[in-house]
Amino acid sequence: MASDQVERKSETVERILDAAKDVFSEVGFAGARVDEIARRAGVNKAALYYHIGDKKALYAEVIHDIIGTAAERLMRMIKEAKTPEEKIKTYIRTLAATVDKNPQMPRIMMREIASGGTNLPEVFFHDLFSILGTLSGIIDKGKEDGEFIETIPMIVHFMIMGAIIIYKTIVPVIFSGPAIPKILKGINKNVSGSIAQEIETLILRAITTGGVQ
Amino acid sequence: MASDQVERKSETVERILDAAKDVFSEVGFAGARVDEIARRAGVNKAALYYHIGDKKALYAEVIHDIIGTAAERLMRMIKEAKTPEEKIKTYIRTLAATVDKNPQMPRIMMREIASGGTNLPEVFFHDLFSILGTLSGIIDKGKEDGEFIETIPMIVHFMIMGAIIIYKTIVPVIFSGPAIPKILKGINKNVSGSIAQEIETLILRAITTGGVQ
Amino acid sequence: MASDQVERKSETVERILDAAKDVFSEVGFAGARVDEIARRAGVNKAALYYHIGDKKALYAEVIHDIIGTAAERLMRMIKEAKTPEEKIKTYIRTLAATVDKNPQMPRIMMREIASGGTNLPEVFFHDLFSILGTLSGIIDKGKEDGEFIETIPMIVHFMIMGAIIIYKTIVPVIFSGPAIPKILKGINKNVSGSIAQEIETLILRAITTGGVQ
Amino acid sequence: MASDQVERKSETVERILDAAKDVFSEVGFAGARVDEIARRAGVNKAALYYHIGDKKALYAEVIHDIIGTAAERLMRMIKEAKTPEEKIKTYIRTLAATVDKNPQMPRIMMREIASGGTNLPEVFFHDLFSILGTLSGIIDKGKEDGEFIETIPMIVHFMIMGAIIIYKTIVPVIFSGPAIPKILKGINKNVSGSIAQEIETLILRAITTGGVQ
DNA sequence: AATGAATGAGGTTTCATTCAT
DNA sequence: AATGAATGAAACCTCATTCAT
Repeated sequence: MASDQVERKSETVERILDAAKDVFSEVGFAGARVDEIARRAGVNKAALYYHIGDKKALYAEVIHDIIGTAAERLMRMIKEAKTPEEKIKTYIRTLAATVDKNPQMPRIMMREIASGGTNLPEVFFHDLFSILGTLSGIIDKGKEDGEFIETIPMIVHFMIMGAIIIYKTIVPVIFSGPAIPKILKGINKNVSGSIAQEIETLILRAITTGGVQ
Repeated sequence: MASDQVERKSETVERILDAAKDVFSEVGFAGARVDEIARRAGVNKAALYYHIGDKKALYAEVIHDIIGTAAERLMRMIKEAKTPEEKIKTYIRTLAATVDKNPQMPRIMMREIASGGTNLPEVFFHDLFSILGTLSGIIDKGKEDGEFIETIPMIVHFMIMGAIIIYKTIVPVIFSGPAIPKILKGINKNVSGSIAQEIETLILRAITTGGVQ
Repeated sequence: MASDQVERKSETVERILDAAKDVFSEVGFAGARVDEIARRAGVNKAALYYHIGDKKALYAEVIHDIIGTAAERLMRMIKEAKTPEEKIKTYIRTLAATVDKNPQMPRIMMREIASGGTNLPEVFFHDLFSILGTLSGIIDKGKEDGEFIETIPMIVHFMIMGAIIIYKTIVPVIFSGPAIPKILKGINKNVSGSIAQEIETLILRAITTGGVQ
Repeated sequence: MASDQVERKSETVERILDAAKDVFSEVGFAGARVDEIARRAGVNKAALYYHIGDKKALYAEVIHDIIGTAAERLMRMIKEAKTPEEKIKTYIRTLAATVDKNPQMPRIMMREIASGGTNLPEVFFHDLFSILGTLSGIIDKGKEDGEFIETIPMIVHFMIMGAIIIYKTIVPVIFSGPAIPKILKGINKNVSGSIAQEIETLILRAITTGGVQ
């Protein structure tokens, strides 16, 4: 729809936020230099303060941009899927795709989690609980249908999120690291591709009934 | 025993390192203040420089302390286990226990990974590859025995590590956060306890052959 | 009448000057923010520069507005009074009335004097000397007539001005302050009223020769 | 007594406070530059923050130093005087002497009054009320004895304080100003000398009942 | 081995002013 | 005549590090 983006952000603000996303994801909040963000955005430092505010406000904006849209999108997509199995797959695929589209997201989130989420907005926790709730519902439904086993949804969620986020952040590190060993063969850098599929397989195997165990 | 520490660190150095571990894990390298570390260690800032050196040296020391012991121990434990399944279980249990014993470890590692691992010592990558290699070996062996399916060891590793690390760091945040929802019922704060067991179950279900899929 | 203003200032300029008077009197030149003045005037900052010029020019305009009219009016009124005693009374009453009509004046003047009068225009000194000269003349005349004692006119002037200015600025502070003590009974906030009369009485008693009053 | 100064300030702190007194009195709080204060004190800017704190804390310290001692001393001296007349004289003389000893005091106080006393510590108002109370008592006592007339102590206080403070700040301005007129003959720059005496004479004449003087 | 004090370099933020429209 | 946006210069403050004792 045309009214998708109600308030169009000015191009300058857009550039500032993009630069900020990059810098914050690279070095974290404390390590980020306002100078550097302004330089990359191609604006004067004062313009940054004029448009957005201080460093904290800028960070909040970045977090909001990255987390807000992602979680919302995730919820929407899950709702559209029909069967529990389909929902789980959608969940993993959407998360992976979101990360692919927002490459700064996993780093920022890892640091945020490490910091105890001090800077995470309420909305993040709200969304996290929504997702956990939804996931819980999916698994419960699957269990009723005799499809899924009894498990702790939070752990499942962290396995998925952890695998995606860590994979996404650690692979570039490994590839730029010292000696790249042979174990790393057959790795596709695109998470939403084969990796998401692999995670899907593993998670579904883990929670689906049938067979032994 | 206490006397198996070859090089006895002075009590002052010990206090400094402990404080540094705490502070670095809480706020990261860039966010850490030398003043604060000295204050928590109960020593004068100059003493800190006298004993250890500058901030970077202090951080290197902390990283070394935290990483060094962990990976080595992990390897040792895995070797002692007999069957592939036993090895996987040991792997998960030992990792969880290590995190429990070094609560600052996951936070520091998350941030390090997010930062591109610039400050991670060679040994970290060496250990990571060792673990991945070992894990790969375990899975290969299991596959030969018809016990495990074909999979990507790195993904399995990240699922395990991700679940443990994120769980360990995020649970305190959630519990101190705003509204604690009902989804979080039946959660035991001790990772090495029930959580490790749940992860064991899930991972083994995921990679073990038999049944459908 | 309104039409005796020779050069009609545009309403915008008027609003800017009014806002500037308020802000400068509240926080002084260095403490004033051009942003704040523009905001209070309800105009864009650039418009302020367009109409008046930079901060210094704005301040000069304010000073001119406040000082210019006051001293002139004071001189005019004194000349109309007949006897020395009458002149002194007129002097005090007019000064008090002027302050009442220009409540920002005493604050701005106090700060200017404290700053060494760097920003005070020539005309201020000219007027001050005129007033001191006139006062001196009044007292000399009164002395010749045997009515007044020999004294230092400047001190008399400062006693009058000091009492009025300090009273006018400090009373609002005291009344908005913490504990308002009983000493402040019977105080009328309007300087030109009872206070001016009390000062008249005291000053005339101080400089009048002989008997009672 | 030896215990007069319990806590001896370090020489560095002393130098910083002295420089701050000068700068703040010259250009006010908003106009003062921390750089300049540090430069004049001959210390590094960081040392200033190390020893005292931020600009506001520094200003508070200066105010405390200047106001705190003055009012206390004033009260002490008045108590020692015997007759009401003697007390009034002491009051004026002590105030003048204090200003002579703290040449930055009048400027700082003028600006503070002009600012509505926002930065003045509680103690200032407490002291002001004490003084007004004492003055009130003196005048009441004098009135009972038939010596003084009925009057408003606050006005008397402001006449005295105003004359001294304005005189002290304005005289240097005038002398450095453009044309020094003949009216300013016979002026002694030392307030505590002839000027205090002149004020004494005038004030006593103003409030004393009956005959000549 | 330990400390209070000092410092230079650099970080964040503010502010008067101007530009393009 | 008026405005939103942009900017350079400078202000305040912090921090890792070192020095003298």
